[in-house]
Amino acid sequence: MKREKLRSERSAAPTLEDVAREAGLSPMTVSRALNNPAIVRPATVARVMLAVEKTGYIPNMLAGGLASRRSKLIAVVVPQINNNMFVDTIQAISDTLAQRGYHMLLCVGGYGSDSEAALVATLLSRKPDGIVLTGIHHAPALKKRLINAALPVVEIWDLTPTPIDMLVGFSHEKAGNLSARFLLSKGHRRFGLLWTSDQRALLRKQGVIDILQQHNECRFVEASVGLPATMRLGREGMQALLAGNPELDAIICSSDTLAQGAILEAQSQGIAVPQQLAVMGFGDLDFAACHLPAITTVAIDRWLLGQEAATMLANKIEGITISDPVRDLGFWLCERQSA
Amino acid sequence: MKREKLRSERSAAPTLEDVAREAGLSPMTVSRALNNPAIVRPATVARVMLAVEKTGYIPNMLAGGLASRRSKLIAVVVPQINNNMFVDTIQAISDTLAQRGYHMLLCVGGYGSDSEAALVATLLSRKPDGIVLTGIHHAPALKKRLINAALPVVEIWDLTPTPIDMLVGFSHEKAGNLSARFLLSKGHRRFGLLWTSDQRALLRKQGVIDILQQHNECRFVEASVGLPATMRLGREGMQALLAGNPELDAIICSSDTLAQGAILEAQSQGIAVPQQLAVMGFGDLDFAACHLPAITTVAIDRWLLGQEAATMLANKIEGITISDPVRDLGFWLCERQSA
DNA sequence: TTGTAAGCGTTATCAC
DNA sequence: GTGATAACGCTTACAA
Repeated sequence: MKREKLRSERSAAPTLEDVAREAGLSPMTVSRALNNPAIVRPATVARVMLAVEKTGYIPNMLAGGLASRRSKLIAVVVPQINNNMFVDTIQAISDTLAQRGYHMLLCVGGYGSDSEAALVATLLSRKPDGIVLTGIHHAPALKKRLINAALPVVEIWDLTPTPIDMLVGFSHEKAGNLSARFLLSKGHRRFGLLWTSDQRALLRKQGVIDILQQHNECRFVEASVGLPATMRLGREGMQALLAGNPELDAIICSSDTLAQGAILEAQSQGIAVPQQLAVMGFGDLDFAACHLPAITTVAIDRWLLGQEAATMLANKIEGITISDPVRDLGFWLCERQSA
Repeated sequence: MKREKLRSERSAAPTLEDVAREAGLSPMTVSRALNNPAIVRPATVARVMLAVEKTGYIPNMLAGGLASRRSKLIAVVVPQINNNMFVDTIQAISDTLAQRGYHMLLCVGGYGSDSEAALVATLLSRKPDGIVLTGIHHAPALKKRLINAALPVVEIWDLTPTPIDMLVGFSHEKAGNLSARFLLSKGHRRFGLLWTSDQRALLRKQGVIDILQQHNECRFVEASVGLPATMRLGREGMQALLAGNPELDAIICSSDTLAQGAILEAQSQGIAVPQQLAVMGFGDLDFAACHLPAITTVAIDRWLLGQEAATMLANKIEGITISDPVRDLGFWLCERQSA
């Protein structure tokens, strides 16, 4: 009686109880029919569906999540989204998650690990069923909190034998090694490194430098640009590199975006790529293959990365055994025209 | 007694009650100290903070949202995110929302309005405090549902005098008009339209065509490419256009990405841009200004769009008066080198 | 197969 | 300024 009064007073989002009344069943049966129809008599399910239709019922997952301790929510933390590198991965996560009945809470956290910790704390208050973190460097307090909460975690875009929980990524150092070896094998010896300063990019740079330093006749200079890496920054950085170092014969960039800018800057200065100067990128972004000259780069499967991350998470949440909690997706060289 | 047993049995996410016990206060006082410290004695607030620290308490917003009917959650529906056009807007929304204490539930819905309706239905079950929808064309059932739920809605990236609730965007037709007028004023008469097929792009195309058809001496041909628009598609589409139509003197593209592809294809065929062929894009994506030649395009403030959308939504939710529920952000021509 | 009772962790509301 | 009580809308656990 009292409840019915309340219901009509509010503008009425119908509840399970309304549906139950409409169907002449108990709320619990309606709940079952909706969440686990297999254990309800088909005729009853049909009656429920009819009542749902009639009332325009939409479940309240705040209530459902509170009661069941399963929110069907996955938190995703990335440093940036206006960065072609991450976007495909995010979309893959979103797609895969949607297929499995989860929603994605997306947080753009920047590159600071302090801010990340604060951010994740607010995210945890949503009681997500799992969380995706970019990179493997996180504030110790954050790690502890996650482990404490026994929350399924996937770290992405990086590699370590000791993830918080699960991981899917690749070795940035080795990707850097590959780029350096490739250019060395092509006979280049005077390198310019055009680089942004995010953690993973710096790992790749280290990978490059490690190889270059093994060659005595080999020299390199660096130019660093800010975040996010844009084509403009690529041009500017290239300008800086070329200004003081006319002897350069190869440029390695931390991303294809920078490489594109570098190539354009070279062209605008009348320097032929790759004849006079080789330029190499990273990421195999969609424009790399059809640029002029096509950009030689190192590719990774960004989409698969997101798909795997989401799948691992959903599996773990649902108690499906995960064959290997650390997935190394690797990378491969795309030799094209620019180097 | 019974409760305390339960608490220790589980792996213990501490609750308000645990904090209250620690602080020697009632849960209600702790809740107040956390959500509205102004009405609690400062000394009490301090005690609460200490207890929060000690217990490692993280609020449960599922419970909070259920009780208060405010989820502090905003649902955002976009057709794509691996599309440079939307990404800045999404990041702006995310940033602005975060500053105001909201989280973003991001859903990638594709371009179908049926799937959008289904998707929004699942989103509504999260009881978001507001929702951002891309475009103004939505399934009637969806519109009804939203109006029924009395949910604050912002439609973005489009313009109409009759939004569901609020809107921030610009007129695609008029943007199309502008492009066409500009190229006509430059003396071009033989146009190629290189276009994707999403709704908003088609509006811009119509805007172009409307102007072109007012000129008797003016002719145009079209090439359409799929979604998402990539540089590769730009090159392919351009190839198709050039193949059958050597007389073209200007190409208008539905986006800068396509324009970039078009320019490259022209260059690779030895056609000088803009001397032999003018190419114009749309969006003023970050590479447009520093491309070679720099791409002439129509710019809109994608970041502001997101910021405004988020701000309007947060204001409406918090009862702050909104001066104008329909914000036309306009657009402007960026005359550069390619046309 | 269906129903009943008791929470889930918070906040609104009304006392004190 | 602080506390007790009753929701919020759903699901778990158990009974029928």
